[in-house]
Amino acid sequence: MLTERQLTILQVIIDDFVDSAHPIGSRALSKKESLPYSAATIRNEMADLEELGFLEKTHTSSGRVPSEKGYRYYVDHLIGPILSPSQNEVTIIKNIIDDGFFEFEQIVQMSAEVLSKLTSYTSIILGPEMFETKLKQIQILPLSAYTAVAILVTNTGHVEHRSFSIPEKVRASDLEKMVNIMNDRLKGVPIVQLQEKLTTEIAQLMKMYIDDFDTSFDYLKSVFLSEHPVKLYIGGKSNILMQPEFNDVDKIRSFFNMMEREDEIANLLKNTKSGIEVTIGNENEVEAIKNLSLITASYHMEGDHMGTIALLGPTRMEYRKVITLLRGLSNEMTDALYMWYKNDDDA
Amino acid sequence: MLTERQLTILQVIIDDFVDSAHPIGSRALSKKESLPYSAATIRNEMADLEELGFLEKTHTSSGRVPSEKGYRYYVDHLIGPILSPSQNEVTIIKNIIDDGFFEFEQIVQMSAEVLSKLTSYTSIILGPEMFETKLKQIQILPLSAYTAVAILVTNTGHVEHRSFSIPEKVRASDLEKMVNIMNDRLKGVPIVQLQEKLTTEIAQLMKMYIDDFDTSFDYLKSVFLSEHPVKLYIGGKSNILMQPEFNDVDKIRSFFNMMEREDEIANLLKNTKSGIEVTIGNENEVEAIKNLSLITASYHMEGDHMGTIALLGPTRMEYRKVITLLRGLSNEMTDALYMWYKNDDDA
DNA sequence: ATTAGCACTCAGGTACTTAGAGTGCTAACA
DNA sequence: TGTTAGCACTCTAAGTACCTGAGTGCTAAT
Repeated sequence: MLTERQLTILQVIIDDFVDSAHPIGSRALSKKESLPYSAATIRNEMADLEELGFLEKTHTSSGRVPSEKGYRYYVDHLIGPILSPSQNEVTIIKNIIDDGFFEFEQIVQMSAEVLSKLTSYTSIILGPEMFETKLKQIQILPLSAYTAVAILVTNTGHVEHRSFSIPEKVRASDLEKMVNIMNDRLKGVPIVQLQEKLTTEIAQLMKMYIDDFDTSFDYLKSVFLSEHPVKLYIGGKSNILMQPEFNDVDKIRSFFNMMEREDEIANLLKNTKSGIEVTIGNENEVEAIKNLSLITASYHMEGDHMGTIALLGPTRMEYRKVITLLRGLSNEMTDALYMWYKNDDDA
Repeated sequence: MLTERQLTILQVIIDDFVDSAHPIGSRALSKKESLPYSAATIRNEMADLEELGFLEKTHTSSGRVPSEKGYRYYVDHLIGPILSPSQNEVTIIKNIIDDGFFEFEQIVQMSAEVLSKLTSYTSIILGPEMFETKLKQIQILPLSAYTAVAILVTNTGHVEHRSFSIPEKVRASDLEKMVNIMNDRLKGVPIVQLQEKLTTEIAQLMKMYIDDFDTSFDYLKSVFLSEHPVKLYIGGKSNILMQPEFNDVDKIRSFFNMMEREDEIANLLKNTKSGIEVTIGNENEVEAIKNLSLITASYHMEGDHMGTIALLGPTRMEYRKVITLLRGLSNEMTDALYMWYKNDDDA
């Protein structure tokens, strides 16, 4: 369908436009070595490519600009098999991760930062979700007569904590008993099953030991089972201001408004399949980013999907570089997770 | 020095400009009820006020705009004694704080958010610092053969944690011993003194019990004493985009660049005296905010300075409202801290 | 002391012009 | 038949000129 020459032209146009952000004309193209044809010839080809929907004009006599279909074709066919993880960047990534002290949250945060710095787009990292993480320990530590802090540790070294004031009705001693029972019975249980196990099996058991069971138990539940919202790490919201497409105050405003609706973004990333996904412009379902592109990659733990890393930028995006980078990072993260947490047999 | 009428004029100009962001002319002023004079009269007064440095023109034939000196005078003398904490807002603030579950971090985060929403400026909250917080418990929890998580809890319910991999050289049993000793000896010790006590007294003691002391100890130190950076919570970086002074892409860029240098901002807030401070435009020492105003208020715990809350906005700022709000919030926070943590006698 | 009147200034909008980049189409060429 | 040169045409971006309205400063009259 597309001739060899048309492919080359499309490729060159995209590469050039991604770099310069300026529409490109036939004359300029004819000067490139890879296109030893006259401007007129190229004009004809460009007209065809436009008719086929791969190119667009910004106005009747402007140069051409890739259309979303063009980018799509580029990503699917022209991007080449050259997806070896890049040089210098790998070192940077490795440095973040092999820090000796690993704190997954920190790593994620830093990765988001770095990812954005390397690309000048906005990076978004979701997770890690707690699907497969297991309870390691629960602890309640009294702080004063009426306050205490509850601490929950998972096998991945994740620590949730929550301070609360103890209502009059609830006896500290009862709480303590409960915690003991929970530690006894719930160690090694996947976090996602906590709620279920707690309300069924364990509740039975506890009733036997504890006086004013109902009050205390309700309270305990609210302390430990308040949703653990999946965390979203956003890096370089403002790096994207470097992009020339954000040369308009209104665009900036609406971008930042969008970024503030974190739940929406989280949903966006939740529904990704494993592997790398590229969504270009209007392919996105969310209205607010229909003029942007989103590249997502997931990272795993022993086969289970743990979270998603993504980059959000203008449709005029360095797809190749971004895909390379995301792939590299998600692999590193998957490896790191495996390394750290593989021996989680004992609970 | 300033006549009654001049004061009125200055006040009206500032109030109007703060509201509209447009330079104001003599004709418009003469229409206000509080100024039953002709435009010409007012023109003369304005000329005088300009000569005295309280007003400025944006160009030769424009209306007047308050100068920084004008704002300063307004804040110092014209703002009135009417600083009763405002109505509806107090409820909002109280709702955040009296949540039953208190997590100081969360509260601070939410306060920052709300503060910004109520004002459309950017809010910055520093702290709480750990000056007066005391160690409650230290714990090391092994996760796998070679990894563990260290958890440190303060009397304010603050939880620091850190995952790390255990080097070959260090024996798990030694670490455990050390932790025991530390818990024994360091409970109730102010966090800031931890490092000192640890390296002197406690180190002596440990040497007696532990074989390969030096390695283990160095390691431990690096786990527990890595700086606990003072945390900075920023709310509504993008709310400020509503302000008409940010109608220029470059201004937005430089604002966001500035906001990314968190350490600089933290320093800015650290050096505040207690009480409320207003710094207008060039009064600020930091170059990047010389065209903005910063209002800071500190909150306390039993007399000790714990942290600072601040609002950053254009010099054309609703000083009265902001001061009211900050005062209200800082009081609430101080009260809350007192309520929660007053009985911290036992450690 | 206050005000009316007037000449003057300037930002911001509208209209017009021009230069340059680019296109589409036709006709000539290999 | 595919390629190219040439030309008329289009449209943006930048520059220039002009006008209006809001505002000032100053002077003279009240």
